[in-house]
Amino acid sequence: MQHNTQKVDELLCFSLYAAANAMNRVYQPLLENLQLTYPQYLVLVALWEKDGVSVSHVGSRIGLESNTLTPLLQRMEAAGLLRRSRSTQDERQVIISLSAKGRQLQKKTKDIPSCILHATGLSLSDAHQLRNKLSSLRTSLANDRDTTDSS
Amino acid sequence: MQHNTQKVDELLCFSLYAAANAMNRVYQPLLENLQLTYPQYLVLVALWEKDGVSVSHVGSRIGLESNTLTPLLQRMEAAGLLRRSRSTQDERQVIISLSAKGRQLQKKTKDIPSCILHATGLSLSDAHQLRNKLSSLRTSLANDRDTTDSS
DNA sequence: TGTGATTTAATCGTGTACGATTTATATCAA
DNA sequence: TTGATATAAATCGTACACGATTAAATCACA
Repeated sequence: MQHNTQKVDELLCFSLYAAANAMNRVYQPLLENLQLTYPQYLVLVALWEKDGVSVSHVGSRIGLESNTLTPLLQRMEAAGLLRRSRSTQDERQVIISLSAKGRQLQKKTKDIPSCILHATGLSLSDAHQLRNKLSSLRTSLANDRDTTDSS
Repeated sequence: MQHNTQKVDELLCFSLYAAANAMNRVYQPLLENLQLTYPQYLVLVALWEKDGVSVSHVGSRIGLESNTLTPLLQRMEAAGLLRRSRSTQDERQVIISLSAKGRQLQKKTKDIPSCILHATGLSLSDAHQLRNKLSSLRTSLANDRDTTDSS
């Protein structure tokens, strides 16, 4: 087993990129009858956990900014899943609130977690360990970007 | 620490999705002066390893199909990085060959691996372990999809 | 040897992602 | 109070991703 630096870049980025795309492809058929895309599902999961929050709050949860989230949330509003309204305290912010339809969708997703766990081929504790590693990787990568930027 | 199934889905998919996006954002400034996007860089890395292969061969390496690869490769051809030509043995296949420019680009990427490793905050051996886990995750997810499809 | 099934790319429409910029609102300092 | 700065979303243009479909070449096999 070679541990040269050259290959780490290539293989870590390949595997992360390919695994994320593969995960998307597993979710897609599970979300199809709910008329949801994978990022839209992530937004709903975040809102089921905490509702009535700003666009940037949703964004910090799933790692997206308004340039991606705004059109995504507009599509979800058009689908009747949520409402978007300016905050009265701070009119710069747009508050995202689940509709009854958006809230009810949670029930219909109850079988998804076990499907996904099965698809990963991981044990519950291995999945948790991997999640922790990926969370800390995300943090490191985001911090590196903050440190390196030319502001 | 709860190990309930409900949260695995949410947190594994969140962390994988967010980490992959974060990785993309770290690569982007490193590739900017080379006029490359992150997926284009992955294609080049695959070609540096093995050149003169079909579209689907490149696709199997990075986990994409022709619907995504064809326009991507067309842009890279327009940028003078590679050539696309029908195989004479099997005219269904399009063979991708690096140009001199595409080959020379490899030298200019030599510092990227160490930048990425630094950004991950991981040791070399931790990075390798994570790569192995993600590779096997990708395999499991892809196999699950093959098994589940309604053909 | 022909013909139906399979394989390989390409095409098309929709929905992300992202950097750069813009607009509106809020905050802070002199 | 006002002007300078900061913050929150939105907008815009480019480039992925993907399911579904199409077109052309090859294969299988009766």
